[in-house]
Amino acid sequence: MWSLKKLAVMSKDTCIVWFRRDLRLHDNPAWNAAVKSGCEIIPFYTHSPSEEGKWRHGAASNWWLHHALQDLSNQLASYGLTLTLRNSDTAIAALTALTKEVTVKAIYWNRCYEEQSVKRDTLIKETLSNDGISVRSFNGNLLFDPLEITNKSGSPYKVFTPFWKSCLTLVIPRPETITFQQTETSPHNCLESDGLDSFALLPKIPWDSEMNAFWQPTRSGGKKLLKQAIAKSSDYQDLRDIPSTDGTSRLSPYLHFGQISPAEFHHEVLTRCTAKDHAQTGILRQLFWREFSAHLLYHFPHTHDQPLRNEYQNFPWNFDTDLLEKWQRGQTGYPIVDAGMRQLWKTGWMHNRVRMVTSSFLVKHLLQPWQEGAHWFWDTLVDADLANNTQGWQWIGGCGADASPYFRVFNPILQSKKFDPTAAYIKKWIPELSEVPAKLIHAPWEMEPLELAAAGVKLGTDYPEPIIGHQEGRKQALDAYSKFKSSL
DNA sequence: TGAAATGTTGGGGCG
DNA sequence: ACGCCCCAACATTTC
Repeated sequence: MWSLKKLAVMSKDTCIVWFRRDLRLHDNPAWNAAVKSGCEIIPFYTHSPSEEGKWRHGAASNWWLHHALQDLSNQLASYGLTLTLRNSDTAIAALTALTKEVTVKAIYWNRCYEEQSVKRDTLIKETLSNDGISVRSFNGNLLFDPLEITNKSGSPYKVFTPFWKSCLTLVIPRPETITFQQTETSPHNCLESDGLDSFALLPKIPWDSEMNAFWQPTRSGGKKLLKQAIAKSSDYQDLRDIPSTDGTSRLSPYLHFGQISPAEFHHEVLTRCTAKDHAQTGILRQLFWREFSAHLLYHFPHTHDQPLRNEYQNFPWNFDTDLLEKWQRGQTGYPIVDAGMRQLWKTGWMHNRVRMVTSSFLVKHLLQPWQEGAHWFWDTLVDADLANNTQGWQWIGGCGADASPYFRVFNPILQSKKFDPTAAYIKKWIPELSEVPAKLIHAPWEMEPLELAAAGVKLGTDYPEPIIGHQEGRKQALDAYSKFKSSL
């Protein structure tokens, strides 16, 4: 047997496909190029969390990553391939070790665009190239490379609409999927691989039961949601802001980990949506927001924790761990805010509309730095994505590109009445208010004692009093803003 | 991808 | 029939 394998090794070159955030075999440019090269393929993944610094994946993302890797490994197995997994302090250590074990002709990967990844990959490219290995990287994670989209003066767009229009003048890539079968004698079977469990991505205490019920973190789960999104696309504009419905696609984690590619998403929506109206541009608009965020972070890499608008460096936040913690735990006394924060905690996800309401509440009413909110979302979201997270929080903080001015303060009561009129969302996540009539639930502190009693709620015991009044919070935020503005 | 305050208008009730 | 007031509905501006 050994001689047979050796013969195979000798008769064919070997290449590595380094999987990172492109955990799919469909529309994967790096994978396609490797297949086309005719080499034997070593599918490879290295787990190097310490290299990710302060933006290493949180527990919820890790939970997703575990299942995505398991699923990718299963898909590869059906092609006769084994996903080689390695724990390593750094990716470069893992890759140089691997290329010492096996004679490798080439390595393929899809680019990540965060500053840290770019730096890491540049170094790896240099090192491996010097070892005589052909290094080829591809764009599989965005529709366009960030350098492709510039305004007339050659600089990056800072406003969404012109950015989007500019994208639409270009050819949007079509997905390409290549099926493949590797011979059983390929060398990858001999490689040492750490078990997926050794990555320790799953929670030690089993808090993930709701996650398991809510998500199918696999390629087929993503495909199912994509199909559903297309089927319900004509209702998208009506339902996308109603958090009690399944009006959004919920594809963000699949896009983050690359189980669904943006090109596939785009192509499927464009070719399969029967209604050729605003419904499809509505969904695709979100995909271009993702694109816009990634491009912004690429061009302004410091914005992951510093405001894009420099003058906001000195904004007078009122950092207070007690307030922050109450927000994190869903104990603010504002049902719509608390429902969102609890949904996030239980499912690793929050509806987009509620993300805006909760984050506005933290930044405006509570005057907490947006970076604190960004960190909490990062730690708890399964779709945590540095670019999207950064862009979202800077937008709400009024300090980012295309940002809502600081004085746009969401009214959590109005938002609640407008987007959760039946209170179905609130009641799902705040069971202690389940008997409260929908009309009253948006501001329980305004309820009469008799109404509270009838609903079996004792305010301050069963459900908290509001940690700040709306008018008070709004005024505080606007005062801070005007004071800050006059100090510039 | 606000909200609240302020301004304008027009229809209907009513003296 | 007329003018006056009220106020809802909408538009504009201000924060």
